[in-house]
Amino acid sequence: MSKKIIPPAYDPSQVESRRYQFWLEGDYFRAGKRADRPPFTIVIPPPNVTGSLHMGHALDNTLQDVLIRWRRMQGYDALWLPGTDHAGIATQIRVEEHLAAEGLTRHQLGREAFLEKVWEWKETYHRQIVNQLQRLGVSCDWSRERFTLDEGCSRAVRKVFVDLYRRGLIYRGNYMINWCPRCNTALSDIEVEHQEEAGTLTYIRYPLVDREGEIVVATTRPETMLGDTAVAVHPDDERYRHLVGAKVLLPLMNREIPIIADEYVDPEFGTGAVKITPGHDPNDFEIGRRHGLEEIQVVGEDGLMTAAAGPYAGMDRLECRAQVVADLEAQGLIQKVEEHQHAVGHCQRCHTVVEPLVSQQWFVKMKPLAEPAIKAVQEGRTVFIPERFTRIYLNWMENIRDWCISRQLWWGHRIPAWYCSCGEIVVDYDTPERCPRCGGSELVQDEDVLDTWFSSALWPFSTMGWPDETPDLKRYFPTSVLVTGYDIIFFWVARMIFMSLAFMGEVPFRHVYIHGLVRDALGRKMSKSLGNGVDPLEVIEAYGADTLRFTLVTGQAPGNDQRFRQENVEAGRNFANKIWNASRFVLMNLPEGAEREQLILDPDRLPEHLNRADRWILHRFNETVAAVTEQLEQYELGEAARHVYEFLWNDFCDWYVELSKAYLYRQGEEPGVERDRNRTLSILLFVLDGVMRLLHPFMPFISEEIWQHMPFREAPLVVSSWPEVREALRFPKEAAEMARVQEVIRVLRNLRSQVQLPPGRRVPAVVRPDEEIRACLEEESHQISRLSFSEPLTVDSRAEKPDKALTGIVGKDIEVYLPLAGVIDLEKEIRRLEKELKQVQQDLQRTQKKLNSQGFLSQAPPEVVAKERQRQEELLARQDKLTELLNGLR
RNA sequence: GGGCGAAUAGCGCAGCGGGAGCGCACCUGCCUUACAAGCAGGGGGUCGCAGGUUCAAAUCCUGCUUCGCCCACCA
Repeated sequence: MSKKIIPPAYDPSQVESRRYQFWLEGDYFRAGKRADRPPFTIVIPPPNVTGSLHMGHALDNTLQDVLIRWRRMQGYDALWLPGTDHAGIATQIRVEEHLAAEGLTRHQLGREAFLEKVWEWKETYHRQIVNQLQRLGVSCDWSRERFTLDEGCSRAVRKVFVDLYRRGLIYRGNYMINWCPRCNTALSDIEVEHQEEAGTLTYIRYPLVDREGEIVVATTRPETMLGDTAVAVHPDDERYRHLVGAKVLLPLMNREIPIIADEYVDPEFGTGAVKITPGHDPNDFEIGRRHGLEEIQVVGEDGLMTAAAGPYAGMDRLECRAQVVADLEAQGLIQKVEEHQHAVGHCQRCHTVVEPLVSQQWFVKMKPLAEPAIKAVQEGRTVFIPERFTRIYLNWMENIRDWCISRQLWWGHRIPAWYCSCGEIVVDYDTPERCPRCGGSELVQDEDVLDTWFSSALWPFSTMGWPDETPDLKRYFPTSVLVTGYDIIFFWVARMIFMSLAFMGEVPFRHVYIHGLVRDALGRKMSKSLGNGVDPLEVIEAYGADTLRFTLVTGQAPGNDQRFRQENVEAGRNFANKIWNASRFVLMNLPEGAEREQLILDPDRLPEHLNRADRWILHRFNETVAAVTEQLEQYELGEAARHVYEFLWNDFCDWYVELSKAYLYRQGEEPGVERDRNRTLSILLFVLDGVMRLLHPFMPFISEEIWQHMPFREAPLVVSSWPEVREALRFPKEAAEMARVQEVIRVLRNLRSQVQLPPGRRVPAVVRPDEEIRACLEEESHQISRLSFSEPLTVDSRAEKPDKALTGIVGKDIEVYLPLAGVIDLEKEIRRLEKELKQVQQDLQRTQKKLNSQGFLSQAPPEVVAKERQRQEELLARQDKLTELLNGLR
């Protein structure tokens, strides 16, 4: 391969689709091929088929792909099970909006025709989502793909519903629920978003019946007074005790309602008397049930006032509020109106203000399900990462309330309950033929569907074939890790845990890896209304999927939000290009034909003639393997990626590749040149090979592409092995020595730049090392010379300092001189050395203070004390040298 | 009302008990035959404030300030 074939700028568009096709054709993502290996399983958080994927999905799926590719390379039987979610309300809203554009409603179409439309929608977006995921490079096992509304998942849903019903954990009844008048459906508690809003507290006079006086109540929602059926006071409240049992005349409605006593009332708030509207307030509802009060529904499901609101019937909720206040005012029944901050519930999907009302719905009884789910996490059977989310989960579970699961929608799992005219309710897996009580065949199925999260809750096992006892279920359940955002811990994570425990007797996953949100460059949430969303596909088209992945992973710390910034993407792009060019360098220098075989390096049988730089890079590589593997195990994916980045760019490119040129480009006049060349190439290849493996989970396309150009590869990179830490690659002595060589080079470069010598200009230099390090520097003198453009370079322990020279000190035992009689500004040189001396003396002071402290000497670990002593020694040496130099100059 | 997170270089972030790091931006010099999407060098930080624990604190504890988030049935 020559330079002509591989262009110097990496072009992902030439690589990515071809490489993904290659993986698919090789069937490398399919799990189950290695029955002898332990399984490692991830089940995808199924994206909603409402639309296209956003940056949060890109992050979520990148993280999963990193983990699954890494484990696959480690030899696990890795299964990443993909799928999508029907997303009940969200999808139905989108399709209804779509219909509205054509002037149609779902009711005009009818249930069946509407559902056909939604299925078409689903097909379209499903295709789009799969395409987007594949563009991102995800290594899902597509042969196992599922959908929450497919046949198998539906069977699981019915099974769970019926079994919970039979265990008494699902019930139907009239209770206070959250109603969205816009979506026309009941919602669960967590689908209601509370927002603090500036409202008012209106004080209304309720005249007493049969006696003089009044009782004043305060409310944030005056319109609900039309449905009041009592006024409540605290039983111990002296002000009102004598009124308990009396009646007031409800203004506007002229209905007599009782004054009752209930512990719930806070005497400190407002007037200490509360109007009770059991039909439209959760607390009032409870009080009403305790006292047997009538529940009057004055706000209808459409958000308009009902007939029960008398003269206000048909008015909008908010209009009615204003009218009621005006009418009360006219009658002199408003005592005052205060400003008041309070939380108002909004529909999660459409942000309409939610109306609490009493309605007949299906519920899951939560306490018995929550208990084992609490215990499982407390016992660490499922572990949250980061750990702090454990408390958030537990706190929610411990205070959980029953879950309203019926939705007045069409898109979803129809509730498996049938009603007979005789009043019997049949709950069963399959459509019943006849009523078991009266034998009638006129059974009508419940019109409603289930909360979309009900099916999501079963996802880890429904996707594996449950309720059948499939081989997949046996092998891959429970899964290894769930990767998801903190925003759906309650909606999804918690529910999977209790459903799995209830039906599988086991937690659904060992680890939950929680990540944060991807925000815009200014830290705002990406949203459609703000129009600040960045489309992952656009980034992929402009920069490549590897770049996007790398940007997202390195920007990420567990559980924390990140900002998505253009500059970071460019940094990722630059890195991809760097990788590409480093690889080009190595591959361009390879010999053709049989000679290549000689370049294979067996890490367990290293050649004896490796030089210092070779051993150093092997040592650094080995350290990097250890660090990256460790970080991945800790779910520190960002740190792991950064380690690969640093090793590849700083150690490999900036140093080893540069050092290697001494052997690659040398002319063949000396003996041993060929041997040097081949040894260097074998190391370059070995490290490149290893670093592509480390890189692959993060940047799968470019690494696989380069891999395919490597002369001897075991298999496609996607299914090759993860590098192991090897004792044979440890060379601490050479690594430390090499660090000294690098320091010398840096100091020389630094001195040159002080006087603005162009980097390529060759000038003489002298290195004067102490005896212990002399041999090393002599051996590396040709490299020091090359990399610092010092010519000639003298390494001599007894060298005299030239008269006029720039001087540098490396550690405690090396001095370097740049004799530059013509360019030296003596004053400047003195100032520079004085500044350095000052710094050394400051450091020395601190070190000596520590070493003079009895506490430090006796309490600190010996190695820390030793290190401090060493530091002191070095600083003292440097101080002496600097003083001496300065004296010479002055 | 409870809880959580963040506060570190101009900007974005990592580090979370033993001498402050990364990327971008900035300054200087370089087209040195892998890469100018690059190379070499450099400047820049009392690690939000105040206490405490410790021989030793950016790192642990307490309080406070500012920003953000989550939960909550005081009308």
